Amino acid sequence: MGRNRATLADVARRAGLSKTAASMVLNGREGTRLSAEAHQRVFAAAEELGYRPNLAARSLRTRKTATIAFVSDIVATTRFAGGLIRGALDAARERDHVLLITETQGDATFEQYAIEAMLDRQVDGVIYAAMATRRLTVPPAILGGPVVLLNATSADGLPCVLPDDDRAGRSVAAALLEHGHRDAIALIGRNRLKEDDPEVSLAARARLGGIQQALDEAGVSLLAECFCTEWLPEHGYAAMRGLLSRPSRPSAVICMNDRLAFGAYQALGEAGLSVPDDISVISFDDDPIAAWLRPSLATTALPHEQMGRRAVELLLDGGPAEPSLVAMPLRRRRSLAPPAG
Amino acid sequence: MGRNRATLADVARRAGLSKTAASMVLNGREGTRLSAEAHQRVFAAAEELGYRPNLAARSLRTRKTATIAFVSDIVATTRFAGGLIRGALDAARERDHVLLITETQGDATFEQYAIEAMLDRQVDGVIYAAMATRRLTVPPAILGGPVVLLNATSADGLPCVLPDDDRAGRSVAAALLEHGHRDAIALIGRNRLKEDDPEVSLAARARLGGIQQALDEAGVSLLAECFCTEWLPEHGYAAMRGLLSRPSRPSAVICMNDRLAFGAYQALGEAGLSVPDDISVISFDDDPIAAWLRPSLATTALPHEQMGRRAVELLLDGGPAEPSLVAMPLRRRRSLAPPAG
DNA sequence: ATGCTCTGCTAAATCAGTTTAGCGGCCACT
DNA sequence: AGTGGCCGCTAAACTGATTTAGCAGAGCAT
Repeated sequence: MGRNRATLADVARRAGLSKTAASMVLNGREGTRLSAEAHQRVFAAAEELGYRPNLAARSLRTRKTATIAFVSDIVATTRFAGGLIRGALDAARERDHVLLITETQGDATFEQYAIEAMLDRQVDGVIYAAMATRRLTVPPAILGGPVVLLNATSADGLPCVLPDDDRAGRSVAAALLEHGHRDAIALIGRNRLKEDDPEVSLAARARLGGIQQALDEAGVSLLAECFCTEWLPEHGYAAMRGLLSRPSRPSAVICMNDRLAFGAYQALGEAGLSVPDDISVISFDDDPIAAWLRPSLATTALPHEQMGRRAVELLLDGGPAEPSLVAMPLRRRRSLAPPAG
Repeated sequence: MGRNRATLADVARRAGLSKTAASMVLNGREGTRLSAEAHQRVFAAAEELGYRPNLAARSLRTRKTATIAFVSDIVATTRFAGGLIRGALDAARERDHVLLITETQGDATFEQYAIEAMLDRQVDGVIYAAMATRRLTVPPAILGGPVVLLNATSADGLPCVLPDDDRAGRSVAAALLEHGHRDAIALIGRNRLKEDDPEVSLAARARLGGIQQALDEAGVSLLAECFCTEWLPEHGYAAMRGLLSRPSRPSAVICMNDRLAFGAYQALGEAGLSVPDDISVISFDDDPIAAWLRPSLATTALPHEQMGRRAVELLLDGGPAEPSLVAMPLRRRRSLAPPAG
């Protein structure tokens, strides 16, 4: 890989100058007294030789590698990770940096390995990402340098990037209110564990809080709340069946994520009910599936790309110490309509 | 990041030996005549100081970085990428390597940038991955070192890893035949562009070929074939509606991927038909959605993890020159049943 | 003539490893 | 006695960059 590359010494020789001069010129150092002609010669030589600096050599001296570690529990390989990585990749490229990606799979041994591998390679900083928005404990080994938490917080008060789930909750509720739903709104996806343990989830509590606040302000209370052990389609399906077996049918349902909503759609389809004519549905995440459903599912998008981007910006450019909340845009789609009758 | 790390010189000093000796011992060099006691002292010193070699320094001399570039067109950030990256990550870790990930987004400028960034960092090899299984042209710049194509082939005869779509096609057809379907099998997802242009897709042609071969051998021919401009749910939906409007209804449908099948399910649901009682459905990819559908969708899994793993193995350990085909396991699920009547 | 500053540039040290060449001591053999 | 080889180890070169310290020459003032 990359044999026969021209070195700085080659450039200097061709320009008839010293390595020092060549280095100064190519790095655009101010305050040097090298002549305009020397600059010309160095640039020309570098150009002709197709010179590119050896970053290993440079970083040996400067202790900068222009490399960022992206360490995640498991996020890197799930569908949710794509946007995070893409955003981070874009922002990194704009700053001439590159991403070294590892995954711990929640395994302490792997985590240890991943972190050592990163430190051995002298990364300039670490982005520590979690699949589920949650609070976590950062391994002390990485605290020696800049760290940004992505989709996570910690007790250490480290800079972090989170989706604004609270506001998303409010906008989801507001969207239903706008359509005239008031007294027959049900909620699918309550979950004590997710709501109460920040190490499991921060999203559940924030979404719920946002929803309730918006409803309270409108003087509305929920018709029903379904608890789900997980937020998977089968649980949404079961919850919706439960709702439909009750005497009073909801006019609208909020699902805590799109997978629950998918399951809810399945139950509605089987029951011969129509979305949105019989029941409106709205949800969270904007999983690709939301746009594929018939009718397409209104939801609030997890702004993964933005979040990834923000994490890199925070890491390299610095920023305010408080948690960086990224807005979750509401995707208005066909699953919303005014209540029947 | 990583300040105050002990250096080899520190270890040597503490062991009362030279850097040379320390280096030899820690690298387990054979044929050195250092005493057992010297070994002990070096190991002890390294242990006590928590010594970890500076890889930048090492690679400056050895021109090995224990780093692999993972360059993809766009794969790294899609749901399909997860497995590829995870498999690669696992195999890399087992070999004490790490992955530098970049994405070209199909943009020549980005690709140029990505490749230079990799070469500047002296990666030991490049995995060049494509989102869609296809033939592509490898940028000459990376041909200076080891390259493995992942989910792609090229005209250069480079080592490559591909899913075995042909065999998957045969096993899909075989599964339907096993269930007794013969004269009423329809196919959704024919697409001339994908089938004829290897730079667009290799999968379409291979899957189709496998299906037809298996059917031919059984003396069966397709009841109908639906062409789709894309392989998205809406196209599967439209195709299935088309099929249902024909005089003779198929007893089984093969979809060229799970997203088409998802659309087909939607059309069947609306038509009040049941899977698998009225129509069996089988497909390709094993998208997560396949298991979430009701009834769960039989499909052949794209072995992403295996493929990613294989790519790293090929790159670091070498292997046969011919394309490395990875089996696509059949997932038997509830969408299959014998034809009605 | 001497000292001083400024200009334009370079030698050499440095980063932290690996690798080559070889040193001094001891033994055995001729 | 001379010398060749082995043993156990080390000095120094080397990788390719950055950075510090400083040199030679010109111009100017004293």
